Formats: sequence, structure tokens, C-alpha cells
Amino acid sequence: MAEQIRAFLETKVMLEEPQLSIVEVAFKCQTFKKNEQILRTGEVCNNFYFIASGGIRVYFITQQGHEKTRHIALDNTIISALSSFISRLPSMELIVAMEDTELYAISHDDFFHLVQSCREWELFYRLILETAYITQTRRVETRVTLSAKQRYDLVMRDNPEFIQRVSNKVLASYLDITQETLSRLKSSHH
Amino acid sequence: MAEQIRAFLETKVMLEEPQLSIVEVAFKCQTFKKNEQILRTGEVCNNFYFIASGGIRVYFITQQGHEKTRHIALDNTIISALSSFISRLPSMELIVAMEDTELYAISHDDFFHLVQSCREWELFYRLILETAYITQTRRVETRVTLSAKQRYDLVMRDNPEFIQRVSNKVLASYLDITQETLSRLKSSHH
DNA sequence: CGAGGCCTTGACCGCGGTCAATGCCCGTGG
DNA sequence: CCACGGGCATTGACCGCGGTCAAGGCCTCG
Repeated sequence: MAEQIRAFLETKVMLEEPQLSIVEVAFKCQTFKKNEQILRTGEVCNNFYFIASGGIRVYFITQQGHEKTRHIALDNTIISALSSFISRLPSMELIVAMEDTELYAISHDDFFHLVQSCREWELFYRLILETAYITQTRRVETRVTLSAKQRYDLVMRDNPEFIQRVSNKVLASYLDITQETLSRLKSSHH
Repeated sequence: MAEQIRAFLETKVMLEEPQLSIVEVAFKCQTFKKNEQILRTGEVCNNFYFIASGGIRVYFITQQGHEKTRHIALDNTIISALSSFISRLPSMELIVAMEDTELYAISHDDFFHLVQSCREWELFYRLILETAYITQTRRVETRVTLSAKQRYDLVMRDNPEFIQRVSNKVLASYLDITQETLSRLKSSHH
């Protein structure tokens, strides 16, 4: 079980044994049922998550009441409502489980205690920030330069598992299109 | 002259005297004429900049040949083509001077040497990454939830100096609209 | 079983992009 | 110093992508 985190971390950060155990202990296991809320609007995001099984999404709600899914995370990925996790401000983003989900959560305090006390973990945090920035930048680019269909094809190519496992409603909001146009795209695409 | 950097840095990072001088020496002064290229497409961005006077912009060119301005930086701000600066990969983004510009550049090597050797500078780098991420996130949000006019009003409120100092062509590409619609927005706005 | 949410399909429409014409400003060279 | 040329700004006519509204069928879960 914690075996899974250990295997994941090994690919990202070179932790030696004294710290490795500290890290493992810091991650607490939690389970959520499908559609269960993990973070509500207005709360500060106090956790950073590793998804062991299942899937969650991070989204916000526009003033017109539409959901905008910003991140989708399935098995074996890390995720958080990063803006709030960093800034300690109430989150505009909420988090819900898309399926029955088992995850491991590390608290903000434990996380940043590690950043301060462990050089390798600090590098890991920097890696998280750097990749998060680059990912966001690419997201702006694709949103601005590609049509709805081109964005769909891109996800089809890069994250085909999203299309299989995620409901159309959520996938549409992830692509910044409506459910209706996604439906039309899928049927026209042959 | 280096006085200006020192004053700027004081607001962001607590540098003590031995390091402060090292930092100051690392920043080399450069000047660019209006419309001069600072970074070309395909080059790796090897510098991080502090703008002393003038203004520059960071943009990329779509496959249809349209310019998309991603960042505008006037006096007293720091800027870079961050994705490339971080990843060391060729930049899709290019940088040009919008006005005659005097800036101070620190090289990638010097910058990351400081990150490693100076705790405070490392914190500064993390601050840069964190704010860059949050800024990008907000940018996606406004792009997705607001109409062209609402985005214009937002810049009007938060960065009125952009509207005065930046050409309509550049401002339009910054707002992700065409020159024509920007022109119409301005005239209709009363 | 029934009810509510999700998906699909159709009709309609509006925001903002494209194309084109004109005028203006500004830098450059004769 | 003026003449010219090219880039920028403005305005108008047009149009298409994708959103909205509405109706109908299906699946799931209580």
C-alpha cells in the first residue's frame, strides 16, 4: 500500500532511508466514495494528494454556474488545489472524487516541514512548481490556438484514458466546451 | 543604477551583505532599441531580466502566423521566457523591446548557482515560481470565463498603464482578441 | 418501479474573427 | 524639408464556431 507511494516517489526524488520513512509516515490514507467532496469552495486546501486508485478532479464554478474542470488525476498521480495550497488562501477550486478513490494525503505543515528540513524534498517541491507552471502555460496555449475539435483530438492523443473513464459532462468542462458540442464532436469524428 | 535592482530586491528577498554584492555583480546591464529582438524563437532563454526602464513583451506565434503576447513588463519588474529558462529547451516564446529599454540580465548559470549557494535566493526563486503559477492559473480563468469586453475592463482596472503605453496591436494580442475588436471595444466603451 | 441526471439531436443566434477599404502617423531617403 | 511608403488604427460587411434552449430517450440508483 505505502509501497505504491514509495515506488512513485523513487521516480521523482532521491530520498535516503532516514527521510524516506518520515515521508511515508506523513502520508495518511483516506478513502472517498464516488461524488464525495474532498475540498469545498472557500476552504483552504491543507493537503497534497497521491492517488492510489480511483480518480478525482479539481474544478471551479463560474458566476453563470458552469463547472470548469481544471485538473483530472487518475491512479498513480499527485495532485492538489495548488493555488490555495501555496497561498493559504480560500480556494476557488473544489475537489471531488469521480470514482471510489483511495488516496494518501500529506498535510501542508508536514509538507513544508519536509521542504525546510530535507534538501531532496525541497528539490521535489521545486520540480512540482516548475512542471505545474509549464503545464499551465501549455494549457493557455492550446486553449487559445486550437479549436474545440483540435483540443479534443489532443486529449485523445495524450490522455486517451480520460475519454474512456471520465463522463462526458466532466470531459466537456475540462475541454472548455459544452456537453452538447462534445457529443457532436464524438459522433462526427467517425 | 544598480541601486534600482537593490531597491527592488529588498522588497522580495532578505539578502545580507556578502551575497548582496554577488547578486549585484551577476546582473549585467544591457540596452535595447525599440523593436529590437532580445530572444528569438528556437533559442534557449539563458537570462532572467530586471527591467530598469522601458518595456518588453514575451509572445509566441501561432501556426496561422498570429502573435500572442503572453507577458508585458514595464519599468521595475522582473521577467523571462520562464518555460525555456526552467526547462533549458528551445523557446517557443520570443522577447522584444516595445520601447527603448535598459535592463539587467542574470545568466542561467549565475542564477542557479545562487539558488544552490544562497538559501535566501532559493526562497526567492520559489516565490517566483509560485507567483508565476498563480498568475497563469488566473489567466486561464479570466480567458475562459470572461468576454472580450470584460477582459479589457479587467486590464483597464488592474494595469491601466498597459493601455496607455502599449500599442493597440500588442494589447489586442495580450487580450487574445483581434486589433479590430479592440478598436470597437474602445470606441463603444463611451 | 419511478425520478432525476446524463447523453443526444435539432433549431437558432450572437460574439468575435476575417476580409477589405480608407485614413493616419511616422520614419527614411532624396 | 518634403515626398513617399509601410505599418497601425478604424470602420463596415459578412460569416462561422460554438453556446443556448428545448425536447426526447436512456441509464442508474433509491
